[in-house]
Amino acid sequence: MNQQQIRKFRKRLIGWYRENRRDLPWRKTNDPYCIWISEVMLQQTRVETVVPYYQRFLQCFPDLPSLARSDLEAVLKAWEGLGYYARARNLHRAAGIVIAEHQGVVPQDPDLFGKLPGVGVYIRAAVTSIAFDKPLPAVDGNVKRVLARLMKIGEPVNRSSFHRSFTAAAQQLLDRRQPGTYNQAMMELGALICMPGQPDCPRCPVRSFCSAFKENGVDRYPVRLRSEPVPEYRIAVGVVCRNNRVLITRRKNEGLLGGLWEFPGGKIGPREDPEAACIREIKEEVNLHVEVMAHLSRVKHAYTHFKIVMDVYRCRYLGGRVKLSGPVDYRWIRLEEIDRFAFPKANHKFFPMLRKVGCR
DNA sequence: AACTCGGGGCC
DNA sequence: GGCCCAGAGTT
Repeated sequence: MNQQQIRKFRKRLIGWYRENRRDLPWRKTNDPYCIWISEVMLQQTRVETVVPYYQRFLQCFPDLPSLARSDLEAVLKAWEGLGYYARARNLHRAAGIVIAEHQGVVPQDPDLFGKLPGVGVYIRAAVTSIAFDKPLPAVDGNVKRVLARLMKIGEPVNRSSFHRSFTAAAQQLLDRRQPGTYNQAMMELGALICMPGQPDCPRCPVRSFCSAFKENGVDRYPVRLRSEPVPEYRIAVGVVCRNNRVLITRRKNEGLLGGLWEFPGGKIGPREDPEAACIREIKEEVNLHVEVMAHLSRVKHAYTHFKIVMDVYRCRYLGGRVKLSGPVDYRWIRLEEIDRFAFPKANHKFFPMLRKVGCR
């Protein structure tokens, strides 16, 4: 595309966007804090999933100072079920930094904003373009797919090493006079028209500019490398009952499900009996001696890089004093209190059965 | 440059 | 059961 075509392209795209954009909650505000929250939640997560979380989160933490003041526990509870919990931890940390080092005001300078934890290349571009009209191209999964078709870019979209080809194309098309609107228009096009599976080319406002469409080859783009098959692990988990209370432990703040609460347990060895593994894991993690009373539930769950089959056992406390090895905290709680803590989805899957059976 | 990090909705 | 989503941090 030459410069004149690029100008027409932007005009078509933005005209279409003004008429067809979805009425999303974060499009009703100019508050950089709110836009920031939305972009972090939308990372690797669909719009429909985010909407209720976004609204609840802003009720709990209506502005940046309220987020900075709150406990990480409360933030994780608001984030519970959304996944990628480092996003919540980084957001909470970033809010503290904005208070301490930026007088409580979200920095407009992309270089400063981009230094905050959890703010990478994409979120820096998205937030500063939408909230502050900074001319940076926001290149997410949607935009890469649109660009791959538009310019017939044959490099795989799911390899970070090829990210540069897409940002170069995006830089060239960006409307520097209204970068926020342009960026959202590209993403909206990817979400509503230029979808992954069956793009709706007949309704596409920019199909006359699309190289892949012209050659009848939209289905050949984007190119994507196949991902490895994921391993499956067997997990044994114990609900330890004592005096009408159950034992929960908190994971360390780093790594998988960092900061969340869970029922103690762990991997079952290659030829290990699941009940024995349950008893062993509880001994190793919290130093308690327990016996298995009954099998409570079997849960299947998929993570990004592996999947698990988890057997859950009701256990009876026999002896010992809690000494943590792995977990960083623990509580003996009544089942009625369980909703106060943030748990991973895999734990939630057996909660209904646990409530039914109780803990005695 | 490769690996880690959730969950859900759709096919 | 696999795909893919408004990606970032770590190593």
